[in-house]
Amino acid sequence: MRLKPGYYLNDDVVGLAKDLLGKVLYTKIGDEITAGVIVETEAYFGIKDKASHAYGGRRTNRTETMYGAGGIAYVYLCYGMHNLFNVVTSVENDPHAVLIRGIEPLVGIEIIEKRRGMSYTKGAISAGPGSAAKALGIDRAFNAKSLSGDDIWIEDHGIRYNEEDIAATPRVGIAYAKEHALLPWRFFVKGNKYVSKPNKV
DNA sequence: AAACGGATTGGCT
DNA sequence: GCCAATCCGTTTC
Repeated sequence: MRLKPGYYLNDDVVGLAKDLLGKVLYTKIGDEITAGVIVETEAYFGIKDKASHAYGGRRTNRTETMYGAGGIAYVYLCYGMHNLFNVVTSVENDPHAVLIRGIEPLVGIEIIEKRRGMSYTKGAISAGPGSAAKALGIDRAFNAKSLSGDDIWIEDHGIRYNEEDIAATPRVGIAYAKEHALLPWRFFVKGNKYVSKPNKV
C-alpha cells in the first residue's frame, strides 16, 4: 500500500529516515516500472544542519524544492555527474530531507540492469546515492515531483527490521559540516549487499 | 562573466 | 585501497 501524503509531513526527519528503511521506492518512466527496497538513508535537518543545502535558511533556485511541503522529490546534481534523490519532509518552509543512499532491486530487474550495465547480483548496481538513483532512472526531471503521483511513489510492503538489524552511523562525505558531521543520522540495514561502501558500523 | 568546489563513482593497482 | 573524472550551481569579481 502506498504511503499517504500525511506521512511526509512529520517534522521528525531523523525518525522518518529510519522508518523509510524497508519501504519500496517505485518509478514509472514511459511504460517501464522499476522499484527497490530502501536499505540506506541519511537525514538532513533543515536550516540547523550545516551539512544541508538549506543550512541557515539559504534559498536558491536549487534549494527552493526543499522548502516545499513534505512529499515531493528533491533531485540535484553532485560532482557534476551524479543525480542524488531525496525525499522532502515536514511542512512547507521547513526544508528537511532524507537522502536515499541505497536500494535493493525488487521490480523491473532487467530494466535496472540495462540502465546500470551490470547484473543485479552485484551490490554496486544500486549501492550509494548516485547508483540508486540511476538504477531507478531518476534524474533532475524528477525534481519537485509529487511522491503521490504516477511517476514516482513509495509503498509499504510490510517489511520491518528489528532494532538490532539497523545501524546508525555518521553521515558520509560531509566532513565540512564540522560538529554536525558526527551525528549518527545515517541508517542502513546491517549486512545488506546494497548498502554503500563505508558499511562498517 | 568567471572561478570554485562538491550529500560520489568506478577503474586501476 | 587509492585517486582521477566531470560539470552545474553558487559565489565572487
